[in-house]
Amino acid sequence: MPVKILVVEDEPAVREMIVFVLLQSEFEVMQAENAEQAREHLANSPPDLVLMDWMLPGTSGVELTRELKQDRLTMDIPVILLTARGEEDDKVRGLECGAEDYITKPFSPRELVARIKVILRRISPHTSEAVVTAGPLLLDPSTHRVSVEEDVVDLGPTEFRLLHFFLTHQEKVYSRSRLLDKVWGTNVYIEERTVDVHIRRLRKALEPHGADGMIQTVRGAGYRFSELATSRA
Amino acid sequence: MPVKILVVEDEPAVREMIVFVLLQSEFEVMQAENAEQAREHLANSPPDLVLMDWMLPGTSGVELTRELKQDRLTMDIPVILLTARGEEDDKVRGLECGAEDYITKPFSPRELVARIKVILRRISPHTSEAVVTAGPLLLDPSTHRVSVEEDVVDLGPTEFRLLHFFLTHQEKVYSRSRLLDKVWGTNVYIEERTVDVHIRRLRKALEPHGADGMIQTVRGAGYRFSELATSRA
DNA sequence: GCAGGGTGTCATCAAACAGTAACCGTGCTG
DNA sequence: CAGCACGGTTACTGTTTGATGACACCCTGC
Repeated sequence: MPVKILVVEDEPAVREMIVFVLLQSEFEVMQAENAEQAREHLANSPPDLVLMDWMLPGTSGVELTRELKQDRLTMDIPVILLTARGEEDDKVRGLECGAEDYITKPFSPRELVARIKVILRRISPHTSEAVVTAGPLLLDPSTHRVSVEEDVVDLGPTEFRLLHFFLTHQEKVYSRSRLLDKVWGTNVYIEERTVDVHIRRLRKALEPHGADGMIQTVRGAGYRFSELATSRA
Repeated sequence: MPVKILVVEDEPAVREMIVFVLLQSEFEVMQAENAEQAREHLANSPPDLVLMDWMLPGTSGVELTRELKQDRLTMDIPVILLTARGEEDDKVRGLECGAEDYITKPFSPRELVARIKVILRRISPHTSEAVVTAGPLLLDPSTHRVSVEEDVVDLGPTEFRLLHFFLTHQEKVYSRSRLLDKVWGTNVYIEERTVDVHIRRLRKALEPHGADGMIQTVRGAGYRFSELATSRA
């Protein structure tokens, strides 16, 4: 699922730079150059996060942020304030009005994206923190660890996400396509065969713990994760 | 089910290259060199996806895209915009007008096909997910599993589809040719005797669970699936 | 900037599967 | 009772699909 970000910034050059950076990082972007337009976007299709300039013609960014934080519908949308000044008490005032974070211009694209990701991670239960299990298998997102009865299983990031997906979607069959969508993310252009390879790697990693076999091949359909051992073994 | 793609591109060389690539990938292709022709195709035989050049003589690709997205009949057809320029705000404008994706020329055949597949994958409807049953028999499309009172029945893809068809069309008699149409798909020319073989395989798979016999032979007519046990057993 | 792990792709190998044909059995019909 | 029509059964073969190992690239962290 693509993350939607609303950029509220009146200076076209700055706005476009930001938009460029965000698109580069695969975010979906909406733009507004004043509070008016911002409200419209917020009403029509609420974003996952708002990048808000401190100074805006008319209603200022700080005011708008406060406004958002008072509305039940928008209060949960994180806001990052952008400001040209670097004074500390601005920061305090910024965060006081309810913004989640505060970035001083000029900032590097890296920093911007990094902060956005931190916020999103903190807010969204995207990678839900709940421990998930299946039989002897245990996956803990918060510690990013997988184990089978005390034995730690070593997985790469992709295998981890794949297994996490399977654990949270047991029994159901998923085609390679669907898995690419769900585990790799939409808008990723990858060969379907690559899924095979990662399934292979995951099975290999689980094998020494006797937990492979939970990942089942459904010929002509895709893969399925099941706590039940296969009958066809 | 062949996927139909409409290519709207005025430059013949580019268009032909694209068409070639698409045909290579087993797509069905329609061509238009301007908005006029494109509208015609869209009206006569709506494609599954449109590849649209950004710049077109007369009505531009962006305009045409916007037009499509406003028409109830065509709004669900995904559009991929092609452009020679690599400017990012083009991308934004492109996506803003409702296009599903945006590719900058020059692009590799791989990328083109990959993106098309991603889009199609996102759109494509899921096959019916409803669980169907008959007596002790249970078939779940989402898990792609068949069971008879907790016993898992192991079926190949074709037997699975055959059984699924029978379960959703119980009691009625279907001739071999009808079954070929319904289960194998139209426009497939296969010996009718092949149906016999698959009926056999299906019965064999159901036999150990005592569920064969639900598939009944109607001499001179075809086969029928019935929950009632045969009297001739 | 270099090393190493992690990923995506490819070529090859193996297994499952589907379609065909040939043969067998049964019951109907002349 | 012989012949025929129809379906059942099985063995064979080519095709399709998945598994696997190897490789090249790209980050990342040092």
